[in-house]
Amino acid sequence: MIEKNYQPADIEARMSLVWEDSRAFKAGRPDRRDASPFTIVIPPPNVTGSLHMGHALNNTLQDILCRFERMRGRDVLWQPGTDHAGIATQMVVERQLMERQQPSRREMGREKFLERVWQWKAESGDTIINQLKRLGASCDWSRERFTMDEGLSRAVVKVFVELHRDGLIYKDKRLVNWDPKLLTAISDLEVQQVEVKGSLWYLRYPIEGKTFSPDDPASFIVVATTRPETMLGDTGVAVHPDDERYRKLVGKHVILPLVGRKIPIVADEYSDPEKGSGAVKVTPAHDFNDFDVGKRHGLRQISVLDREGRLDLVGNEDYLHALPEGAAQFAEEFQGAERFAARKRIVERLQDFGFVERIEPHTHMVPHGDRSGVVIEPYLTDQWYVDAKTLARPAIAAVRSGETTFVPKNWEKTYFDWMENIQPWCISRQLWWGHQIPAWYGPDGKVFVAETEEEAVSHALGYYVEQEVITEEQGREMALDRGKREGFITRDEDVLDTWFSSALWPFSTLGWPDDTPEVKRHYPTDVLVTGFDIIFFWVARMMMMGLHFMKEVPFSTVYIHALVRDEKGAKMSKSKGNVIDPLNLIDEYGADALRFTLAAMAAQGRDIKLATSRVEGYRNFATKLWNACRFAEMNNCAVPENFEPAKAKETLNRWIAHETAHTAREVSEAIEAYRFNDAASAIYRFVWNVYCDWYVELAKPVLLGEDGPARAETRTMVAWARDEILKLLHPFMPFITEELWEVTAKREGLLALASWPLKPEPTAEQLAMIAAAMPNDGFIAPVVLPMFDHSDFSDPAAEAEIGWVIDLVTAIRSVRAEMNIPPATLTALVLAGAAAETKARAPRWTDVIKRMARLSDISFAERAPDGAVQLLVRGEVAALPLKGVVDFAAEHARLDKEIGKADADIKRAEAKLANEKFVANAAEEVVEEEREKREAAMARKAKLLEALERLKQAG
RNA sequence: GGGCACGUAGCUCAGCGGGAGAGCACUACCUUGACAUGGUAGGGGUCACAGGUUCGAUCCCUGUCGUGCCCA
Repeated sequence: MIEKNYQPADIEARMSLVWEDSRAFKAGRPDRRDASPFTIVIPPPNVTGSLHMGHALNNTLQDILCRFERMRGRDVLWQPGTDHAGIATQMVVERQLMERQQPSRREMGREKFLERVWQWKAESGDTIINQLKRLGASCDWSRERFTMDEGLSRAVVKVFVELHRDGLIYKDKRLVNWDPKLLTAISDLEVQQVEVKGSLWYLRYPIEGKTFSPDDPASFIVVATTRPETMLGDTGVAVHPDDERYRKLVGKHVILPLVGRKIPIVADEYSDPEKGSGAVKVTPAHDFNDFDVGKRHGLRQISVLDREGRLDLVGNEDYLHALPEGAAQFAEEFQGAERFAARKRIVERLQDFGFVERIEPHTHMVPHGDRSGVVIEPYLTDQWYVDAKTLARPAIAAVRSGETTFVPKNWEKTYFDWMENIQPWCISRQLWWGHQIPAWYGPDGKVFVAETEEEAVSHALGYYVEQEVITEEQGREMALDRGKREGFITRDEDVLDTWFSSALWPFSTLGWPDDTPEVKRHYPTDVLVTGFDIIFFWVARMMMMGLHFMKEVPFSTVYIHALVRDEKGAKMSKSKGNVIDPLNLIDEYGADALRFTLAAMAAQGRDIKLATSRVEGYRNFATKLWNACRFAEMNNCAVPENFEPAKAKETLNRWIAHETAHTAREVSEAIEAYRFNDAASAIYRFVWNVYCDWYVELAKPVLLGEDGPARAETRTMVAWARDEILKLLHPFMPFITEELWEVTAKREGLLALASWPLKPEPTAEQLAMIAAAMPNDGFIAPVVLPMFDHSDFSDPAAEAEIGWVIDLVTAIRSVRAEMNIPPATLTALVLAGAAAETKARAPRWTDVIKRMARLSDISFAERAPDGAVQLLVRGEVAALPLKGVVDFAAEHARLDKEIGKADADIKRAEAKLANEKFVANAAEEVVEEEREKREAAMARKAKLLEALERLKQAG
């Protein structure tokens, strides 16, 4: 029995359990051993995160693909899991410690802190998984993985060691994006450029050998800068080589104000004569461009800030090198000043001495950390880098050759642009939560990289024994006793960028580096579904790592879906706090409604601005389906065993079979092409506007009428079409369809595992295989054919007949509404001058037409009765004898309007046909079509004129 | 500054070389035996603007204006 009301919450809770208990989504089911695999790896959400709209969309689309392919008989593996999200998770836990006024991370130490994070993960790690289950995600939950699992960690270490061995990972001292709040390096991608209204300071740098005076322009050179506080680390001034103004100064020196350092004026094309004063100060240790300029001219790199962005001058040998008397005192004074406070104080001090020429308002882009939100400091440190340029080469080639394709295709350009200009990837993070880098250092700083500590230590000790730093005896002792080697060999403290482990996801989750059956069967995966915002972070890196370690692309298709934005069109993000909670929508309208909405709005290449009214509308759609199924149940509709819809005899039933097959094809093709919105609208239209609005209504007289073969067949077909609907809708609305599947009939299994209405067309490869297996006589073995179901129940005759009924009913309803005839008033219908076909058809549909068009009677006549309202239905006159009921003038006007329309159609067609160029150039079908249109319009006009004439005679 | 999108009905969006579509909202009518979370009918758009290609342009090309995003 179907409950009277559709209550999504109940159904969804129940069906989740049904699926879980039956292990419906488990990959590698024995009965599908011979099926072709279909694999998707989930973009792993942050382990401690919670479901947001982006997840909801992303996972809905993946689930549609998985459920679709599962129903098509494939062995589906949707590999789930979560990401440890280094910085994000560490921040959450640290914030928690602070809120609870517990000891800070540094106070408790690394080991205790990590315990604490694991504890937090244990507490909240299930949240996102449970939310994905609420959404209906049909992942193989038994295979859930976590990026810091033992197995995945092993993969990370192996990858690091091998890339290091191959020279593709190396340590380098260069400028990195340093986050002075989180105290870690971050990659270029984690930096966001933010437009900031700041100032441009014009500073006077005195020229060596001249007496500085603010009034004597010859005594100084003006440099323009947005960061005056870094002037303490200046080691040069650059001017453009072609800049006439400064040509004579190149090669001379300036004396750095406040500091007294003597620094050269160099010619470098980096300096833009149009910008500022045309001369720039060069601070190689605090600016990426200056770093390069400095390298070109052999300038020193002087870091004047510490890790937290405070001035660090006292005892700073680089800074103090070769400075005159008094430098130490200045250093004392400014020591420890926070960078923005320092800026203010230094500018003031410069002003005191007349070194500031002017200050202009200036808007420019300033790098910010995407997590911390603070201004990033270019900082000179040792970090680990991946040689991305080398790894990118095959990854670019694979997309060029089409081994991997992006859908929509235009994202390939974005991918290429980035990959072709890729920079070394900084992978070390000064954090604790993550995969600790497998590198150990000796007392001289020499690095030993190995998969295990034992291996690294034994290498190191061997080396130092050989170098005679320690004796063999000492080496043996240190090897055996950790305490003995403490302080001699130390492990790198840093962890890896979270995206380093994510990059391995498509194979690490399958068991690599072990040689598992899953790796063999499911790599490469079929499709990756993700948002464009992580093409660089993730997709590109999976391509690089996948190709390097597996020698094959990780996925053949990358489907890039829209971003769900907030009402202003801004990207939703946790840090901005503008997230709409999909769980609220699920609570209110149900997961099925939310899923359908997202699918229906997932048009390629367009972002989604979610409107609640749409979700409500699709909830109503679910209710509609619910009630249609109740109707079928109330009429005892059921499908007998071994029923073959193709053998249906009733026209109406042949028609619905035809329409169902047509829809099945539309839905299948749309999903195959990742056109989720087309698939959704095709099934929506079919359920509501075909099945409910017409089929069920047209079937009612038969269902409510006498018992007999027609009634039996119709009952069967109502149920059959319902079942087909449940299947076609299942990928979009899994809960309600599974529930209805279960309660509407005795079933052999779950809908999730039922077979899809249409079997897939044979692929080119399959056809080739078949051909290869065939003898050369051109025959296809009959045993092969049943694999493919080409039947579309095509029935043009049924389509024509039902089409006529629909047109007739619609025309009558329309004119009744126009003439304000109340529904309670039944009218008669006279089919005037009907052709034999119509005369044969009409009696078959008397009950239906009477019921739907509110008629008292249907009859035939040679001509329409006097004063009747005359309608044109498929070229014939249908007359409603309403003399006295309708206004003569109104009917006259209505006919005039119709004639006007026909005239316009005729004119348009004639104009085209009169155009010689059109007839000569347009496709033959188009011309023919135009002729048909003209004929049809002319016939229509003639009938209408006749009708008008009859009206006039009557009036 | 470079790149990628997008400007279609009041709103949210499909369509994309041969007569403008959906959902929501709106109007009128309807307690018809699955469903008022419903039914029936209807109003509403020089498809941003200007050129060009074409027999024909909402659709292709160019430019302008406007909006959004990405990268410097």
